[in-house]
Amino acid sequence: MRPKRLNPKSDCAVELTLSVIGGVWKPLILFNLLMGKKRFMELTRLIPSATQRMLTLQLRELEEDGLVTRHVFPVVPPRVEYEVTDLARTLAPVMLSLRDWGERYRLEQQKLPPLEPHCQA
Amino acid sequence: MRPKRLNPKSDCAVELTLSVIGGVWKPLILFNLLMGKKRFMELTRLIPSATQRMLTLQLRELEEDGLVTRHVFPVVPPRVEYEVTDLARTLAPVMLSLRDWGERYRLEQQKLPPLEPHCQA
DNA sequence: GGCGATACTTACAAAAATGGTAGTATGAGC
DNA sequence: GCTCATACTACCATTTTTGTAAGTATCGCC
Repeated sequence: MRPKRLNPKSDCAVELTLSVIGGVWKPLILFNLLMGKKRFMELTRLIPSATQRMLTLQLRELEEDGLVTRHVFPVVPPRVEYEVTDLARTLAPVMLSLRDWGERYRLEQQKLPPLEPHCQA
Repeated sequence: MRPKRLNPKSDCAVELTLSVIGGVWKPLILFNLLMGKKRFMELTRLIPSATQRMLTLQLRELEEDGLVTRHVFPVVPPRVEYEVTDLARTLAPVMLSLRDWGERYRLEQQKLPPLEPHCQA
């Protein structure tokens, strides 16, 4: 079942967006998938802090929300590829704006040096 | 104590931003405060879905993160005013980008008409 | 023919977030 | 002198989220 953390039916568009990309894992997953399609095991290696369980749960939700597609190859051992949709690609500017503000915040509040311009798992 | 949902020390600037504005209440609080300073009771009336407890907790965190200031007037009954900081004002473009994507998503996925351009509690 | 690899699922448990209720201090108004 | 209003805090219960561990099916490889 869907998490209740953010109400996806909220009248507030900001909340709606956060209900889709909010949380710890979804931004990381989306970032990695925006770099190119990935298999499940690749994602677990790229985002080692996420358990398999969390990855599957989050991927299911991203799929439900129309942000990633899941290609199953009927082979053994199983092979599944995840890819971002066109809709998810429109998230790029949102991610950039979130990232830019985060960088600025880091500088202003924590007096820390900037990091690489991309997200790391 | 701070929620553990998003790690504010993440290397990822996107996560850092979400650790600051993520969640159900913070965007709503920030939106309302961006419209002008508010007293505590005003906020409870503007955001009726939030309990007093949640409001205080979230306001404390926003204060810790340097996004709102708290002015206490030593009178009885107590009077406390909350106001956004300059830093929080730099969040406006982020909020806009989140809002715009949310609107687009609503249209594309849910085939619903757009709402007013501002967030509603 | 036992082992590892993949992409999961399920069951149980711990942790985190939220809700609900009650209490506090005090001045102002009736 | 009783009540109301404000801006909280404290406490406990419930819900939600996350983690841990184990299990599944099948093929290829040694």
